[in-house]
Amino acid sequence: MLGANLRGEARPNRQHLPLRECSQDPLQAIEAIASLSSWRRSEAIDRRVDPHAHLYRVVSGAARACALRSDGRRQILDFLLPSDFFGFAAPDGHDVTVEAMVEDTRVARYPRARLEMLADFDPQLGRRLREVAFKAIARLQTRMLILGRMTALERVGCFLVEMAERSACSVGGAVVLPMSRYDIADYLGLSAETVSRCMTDLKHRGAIVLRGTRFRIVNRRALESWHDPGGPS
Amino acid sequence: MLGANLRGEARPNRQHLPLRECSQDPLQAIEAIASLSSWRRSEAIDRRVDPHAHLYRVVSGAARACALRSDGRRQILDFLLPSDFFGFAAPDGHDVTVEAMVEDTRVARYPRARLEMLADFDPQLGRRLREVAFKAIARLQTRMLILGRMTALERVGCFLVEMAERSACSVGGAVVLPMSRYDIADYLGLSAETVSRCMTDLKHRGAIVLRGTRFRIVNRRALESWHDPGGPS
DNA sequence: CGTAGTCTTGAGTATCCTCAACGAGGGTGG
DNA sequence: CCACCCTCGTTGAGGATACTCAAGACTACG
Repeated sequence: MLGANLRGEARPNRQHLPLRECSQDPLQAIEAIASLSSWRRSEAIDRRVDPHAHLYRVVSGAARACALRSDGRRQILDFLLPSDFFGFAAPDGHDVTVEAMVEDTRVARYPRARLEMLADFDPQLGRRLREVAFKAIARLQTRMLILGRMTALERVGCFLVEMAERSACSVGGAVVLPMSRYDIADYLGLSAETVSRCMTDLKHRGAIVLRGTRFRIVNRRALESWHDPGGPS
Repeated sequence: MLGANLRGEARPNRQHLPLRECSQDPLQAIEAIASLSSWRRSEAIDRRVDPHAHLYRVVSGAARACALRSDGRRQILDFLLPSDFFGFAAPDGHDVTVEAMVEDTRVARYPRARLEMLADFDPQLGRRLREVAFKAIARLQTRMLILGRMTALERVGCFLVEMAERSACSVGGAVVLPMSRYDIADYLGLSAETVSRCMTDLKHRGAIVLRGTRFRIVNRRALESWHDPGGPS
């Protein structure tokens, strides 16, 4: 299970292009079999998400995909924002729980079997589903670079850049983080205290402006290569 | 880009089931458009793999998918063994290089465009390609758990279990590691020295037998939960 | 038999974690 | 309206894990 961000892909405006159906995104065909549901903050969406039964998509709000271990350690596999898909697959031998992070998070549920049937008759839809999965793979690989070979400061910097890009509110640039420091910590493989320290550190360096749950990127180069003020070599 | 292991999936034996084509794995249809190539140890396969041009599959030998950074840090995204696919996607903003790890590693190359065309006319093939991608996602998520929230000893233990399962030589159980300690280190997000220390540690604990590049798992429970000799709680 | 690359082991250190205390909101109830 | 509680965020001190640097041992190969 894992999110695939679709923001930024060309999606024709339905109102202005009603004439030719083939110009629409084939993915819209799946809305016919969608069932919508709404969830409260901290609520588990469909308990343990079964990757064989449904594919999911966030409509509004935000969610986190968590893998919990018996000793209490938690890894957040992905943060899910509006238009992100999830429920493709689950790591072998581990349950994944998806929890809403904000009140009234709305989620669309697509039955797997019917989805595959639709794809059987619409090759374009089949292609789009593969594209979504491939994008998910690319994102996961980026995460692997972060978790494997980055310092705490770099991880937090990358995270802020990622959130700024995924949050559509590009104008002006004040981004709201819908998740707690603990969530960020479990996303980046750090402790919450370290996340907090890195945030204030980046603030003191003049890379970001931070006030509570809101932040704004001031100096993006300082975020991505903190150790070299002159920029990446 | 990333490997998806297909071992363990039901694949009918062609020699004994020649009658009904529908009983064969639809994936075999792609062999018609495959081009084979052979690579020497440490050679880069197709230089920088372009995920738009081809999909790849390891036929024999072994390879590593590396993401290199300008400051020298390296992350191995995946080890690729026979029957593994790779080249689905590449992490945003990073080049991925796939290098053969053993002499005469043979790789099949499938042109993307023709692959998608085949899938357009064979929905079963389209499904199978999605399945392969989903399996890749599941594997990547497992890796994320390892990189994010495991100690060095746990990482090495998980790695050995993974390699033992992926290497088909199940009988007796002596498994050959085709990669160096440095490769393992960059796969697990550790230093080569730490990998070495954990290996000898596991040997001293009686979890494995280790001689050079060969190892055998003696006590699997000790590998997966090293801190509790009585087994997982 | 020598060389080059890999593997192992040791010593010292840096990064990050743990434990702990304190402060800032936000909701609830008196 | 204010006190209270609870969660979350920040900051500090100390400690553990894993890294770096360095040297020596083993293996493969010429």
